[in-house]
Amino acid sequence: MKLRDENKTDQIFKATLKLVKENGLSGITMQSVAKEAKIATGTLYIYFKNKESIITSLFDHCVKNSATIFFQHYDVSAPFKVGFHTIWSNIVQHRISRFEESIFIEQCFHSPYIDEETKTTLKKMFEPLLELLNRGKEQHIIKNIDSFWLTSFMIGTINEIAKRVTYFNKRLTKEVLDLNFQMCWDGIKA
Amino acid sequence: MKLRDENKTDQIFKATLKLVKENGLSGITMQSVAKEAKIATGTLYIYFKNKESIITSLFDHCVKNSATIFFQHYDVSAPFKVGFHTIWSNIVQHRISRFEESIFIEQCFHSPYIDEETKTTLKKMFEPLLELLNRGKEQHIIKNIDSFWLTSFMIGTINEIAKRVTYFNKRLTKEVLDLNFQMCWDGIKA
Amino acid sequence: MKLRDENKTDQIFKATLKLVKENGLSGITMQSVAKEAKIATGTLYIYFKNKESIITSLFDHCVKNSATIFFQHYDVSAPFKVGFHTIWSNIVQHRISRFEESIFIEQCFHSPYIDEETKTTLKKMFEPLLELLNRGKEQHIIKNIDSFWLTSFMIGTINEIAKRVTYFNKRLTKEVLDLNFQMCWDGIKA
Amino acid sequence: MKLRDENKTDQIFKATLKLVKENGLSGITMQSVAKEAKIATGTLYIYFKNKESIITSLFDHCVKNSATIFFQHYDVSAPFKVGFHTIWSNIVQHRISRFEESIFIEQCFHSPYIDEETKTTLKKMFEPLLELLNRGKEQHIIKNIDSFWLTSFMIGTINEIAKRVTYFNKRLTKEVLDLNFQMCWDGIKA
DNA sequence: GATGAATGAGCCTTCATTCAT
DNA sequence: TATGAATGAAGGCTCATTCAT
Repeated sequence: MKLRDENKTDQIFKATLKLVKENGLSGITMQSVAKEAKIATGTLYIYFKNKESIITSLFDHCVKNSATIFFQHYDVSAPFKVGFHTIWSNIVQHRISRFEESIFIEQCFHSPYIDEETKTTLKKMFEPLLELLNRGKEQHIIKNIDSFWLTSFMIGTINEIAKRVTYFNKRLTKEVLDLNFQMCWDGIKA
Repeated sequence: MKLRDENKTDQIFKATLKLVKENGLSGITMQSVAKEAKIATGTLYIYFKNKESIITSLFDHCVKNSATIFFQHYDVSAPFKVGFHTIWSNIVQHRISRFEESIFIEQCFHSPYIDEETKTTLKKMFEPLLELLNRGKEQHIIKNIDSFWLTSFMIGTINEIAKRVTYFNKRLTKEVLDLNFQMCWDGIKA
Repeated sequence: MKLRDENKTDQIFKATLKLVKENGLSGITMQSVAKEAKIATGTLYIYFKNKESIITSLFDHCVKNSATIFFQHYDVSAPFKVGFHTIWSNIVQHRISRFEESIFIEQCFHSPYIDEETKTTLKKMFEPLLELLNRGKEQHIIKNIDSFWLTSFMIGTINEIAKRVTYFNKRLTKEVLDLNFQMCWDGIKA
Repeated sequence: MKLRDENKTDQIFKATLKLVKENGLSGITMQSVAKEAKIATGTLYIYFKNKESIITSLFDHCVKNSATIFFQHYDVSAPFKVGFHTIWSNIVQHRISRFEESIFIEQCFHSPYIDEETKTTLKKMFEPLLELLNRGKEQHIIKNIDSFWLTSFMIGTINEIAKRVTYFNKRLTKEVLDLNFQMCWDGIKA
């Protein structure tokens, strides 16, 4: 008996991300996903119930994935600025190296595929960052602003960096990284 | 004989924006656009050659529109910070009040509808801002960083503000606005 | 504006009946129905919501149709045997001239298309016959048997006549008709 | 090495009959047959060449089966009425106890699976009955009508009895049986 | 110009059949 | 032999576009 090839799921995810990047969510067809993943269309339905399922599963996969990357090497006991820099770098690296995932998630947000519930659970994955920011405020290192706006500021700058690096083919040298971190840091510091 | 009703173009644009916000680019069909615009499907083809034409025309319309709004009330001869604040406020206001347009443009970027050429012409509309930033740098008011990254920083924060105001139904009080401008300003100032 | 062509429904019904006769319910595809009805597949969906709708609508159409035919020229005040003969003849004629409909209804019975409710409402259309049979029993003209079995007997013989006439290409002469009616009559008469 | 398990053919036949009863010929898929028969889809192709083969084999199986049942306990030398009653009872019992087979055969008749040739060979299995009827006519016990219509009459009533017993969940008591036989007998007797 | 019925290519999905294990 | 994953042709249905009114 031929066993279910578990890394087919990955092929399908990769194919989907690539196609969404190139043509948007509207551009993906089961046919094109299958072709890109080098399998038959029917095979897609062995691994996923339907098109929606591919998209929502991939969405979940991306979200879970990023959550772990965002906080890798992050040491809660390290000084505020060190911790903040770690997370900031992680997110920047993630957004750029997995830019396709960001596009995919963004496109999903305004699609019928992702429901309200899923959207709100997304917020939870930033909790460690929120705790860090609270510490920074207590220690009067950063501005005493609602963390909602602090994270908005931080994420906004990062997203745009990722976009520009990708769209304009910029190399993200250490210098550029430092520059951008500096602006972000100056923006939030007390 | 009734003249080509210029009002209808607007209805079509509005319908398209609404539908893209609700269902993404993938979600719009000529039928749904017609229904939302309260006209017949055939009528769409009197005003636009085809579906692609609706999307690219709307894209152009949005871009041109924002270009004028971004720099309204902007006085080239005013002090740097005043000018910067004017533009910053304009963009924030625009992004929020016409959030649907932002979503639309974002979705278009990763669709087969917008070609590379169109994307690059987008950059041109920020030229007055670039000139202002150059002045700021000359006057040592802001950091001496490539304007590419300065605008990235500025636009990134604004985009995220708009998203959050919309998605989380936040009211944008003067206080919140000031807060956010302060962060942006601290980030870029020398 | 092109108006909805109301006799397209009929074309679709006719095409469906023909195809079900030739290939069974399993054999009909939307493509084949459209082709037989000489319209495009998409057009089917203007007149019917989906395949199921074609089938259930046709089912209803057939049932309603037969109900009127079964009792045409039937005079409630006529003598029992005359009335019974009228109805018997009507049903025979109907089953033969519209044999396709009979096949269709029979096939529907064992398909996922027709629900239990629909099946039971079918019984109602025989009520005038039931009343006639009651009169016959009261007048001691026919056997005093539950009408359920009397109608079973009557309908059973008729169905088989129709099948045989059709499958074996028999001509239904007056003689053959009389012969068959005689057997039916002898079977139920007291 | 395990031998070709003849039992599996039966499982497949049973599964097919059940599914045809529930969903019609259109409703059966190789997947559903395999599942119902509790085997793998691939296994179906060890026992049968393809889907058509399952259906035609089952058709043959049903026909052969009924042929033997129809004439069991039938004594050619018994008086006419006794012989006729035996056959009549056998067919009734068969039609009811194996109602699924009747549905299956009926559905096959209007499907692409059964060819004209197969249909006509069906007639042959009634030959002993035809001989009996000839005897009945010679002995002036029954009407001198073409046996084609005599069998039509007999089979028609039986089929309808079977349908009604099944669809309306009627219990077939000795009384009901006698009643129905009486009608049939009165119908054909001279 | 305006309408919406009509069209048919193309999408999602199913399913008969094959094949590797 | 038995399994069920894999295949891809074909079915139901949608939708961009055309056309008759």
